[in-house]
Amino acid sequence: MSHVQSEKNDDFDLQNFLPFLLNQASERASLEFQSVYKGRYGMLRTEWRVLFHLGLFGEMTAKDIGERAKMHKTKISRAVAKLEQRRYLKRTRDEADRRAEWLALTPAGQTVYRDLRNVAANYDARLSSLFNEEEAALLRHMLQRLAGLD
Amino acid sequence: MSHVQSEKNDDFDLQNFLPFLLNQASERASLEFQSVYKGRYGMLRTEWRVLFHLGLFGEMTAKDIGERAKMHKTKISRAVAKLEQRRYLKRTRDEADRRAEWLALTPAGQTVYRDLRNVAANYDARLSSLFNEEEAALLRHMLQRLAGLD
DNA sequence: GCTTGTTAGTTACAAAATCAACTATTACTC
DNA sequence: GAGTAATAGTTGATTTTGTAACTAACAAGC
Repeated sequence: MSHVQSEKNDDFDLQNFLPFLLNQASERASLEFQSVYKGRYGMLRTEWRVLFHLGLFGEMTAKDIGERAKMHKTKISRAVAKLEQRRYLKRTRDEADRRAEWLALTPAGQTVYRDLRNVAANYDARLSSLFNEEEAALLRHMLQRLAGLD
Repeated sequence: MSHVQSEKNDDFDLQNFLPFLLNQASERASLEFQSVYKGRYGMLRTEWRVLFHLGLFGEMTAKDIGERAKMHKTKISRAVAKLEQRRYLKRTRDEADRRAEWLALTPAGQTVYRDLRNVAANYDARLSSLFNEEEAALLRHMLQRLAGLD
């Protein structure tokens, strides 16, 4: 095991740099949950996100999902194709505006969604339990501000 | 937040799901900062991370960096090659264990590091200013716990 | 109507991340 | 000390993402 030089060259503290901290926390949180949707259903993060949005909000267009999840349209296009291919969702052309299509989960997709939603809720509760109620609420609030969601 | 389960469009709240929130906040924070090291020096996130670790901690091996930054060794290997090619770092074989090599910034690399460190510090201050001192400290503390860094 | 501009979504190609296999060296075991 | 396992780091193949160009449909101005 090699030895890390411990004298600091300056006073900048990487362990407290917010983008770094956010990234580390985010990676860790995503990774653990990822193993569930990947292991159980062979899904990627993009596919899980699309599935969740449809499960939560019902019918949406790809554009709607992109705006909500801040995902690029090519990612969504590919995720939708994959989910359709696995018969988790169906597309319906919008007859009023034939460029757009409405996406909705099939019964099979809804089953998968409900399963993952439960895992997600439990996982979220586990993460939250690292803090007391007040702290957890404040954390969510601060993250929403940082994310520009408030 | 409601605790009542309903069947259709249920009460699971994606906007409050921690992995999602962490991801959104992290992406936003990284993206803005990325434009600096990418625009100014054409660096990738992996390269910036390696540079920062070396700037902060002085000489390290690739393995050390991997453990600190939780980056996979292939990412590091490629980032190191790129930084070396740009003459931002030099490698020195460890004569006691000839498998390992010590990495250190060149003067040119240190100049780049100092520039980016200043930008980073300013950016961090700007993010932190969204909250009061107490909140910001708590946020960092909570993120460290979530990241498993404490 | 026709031209021009915009939007929803897809596709092709390039860049990057991931995973597995590889080399070289050191450590362990008998 | 020979043989096997483990470790530092690299390389190549595959998968995923990002960027730009594309198709098809609508919209607005004239």
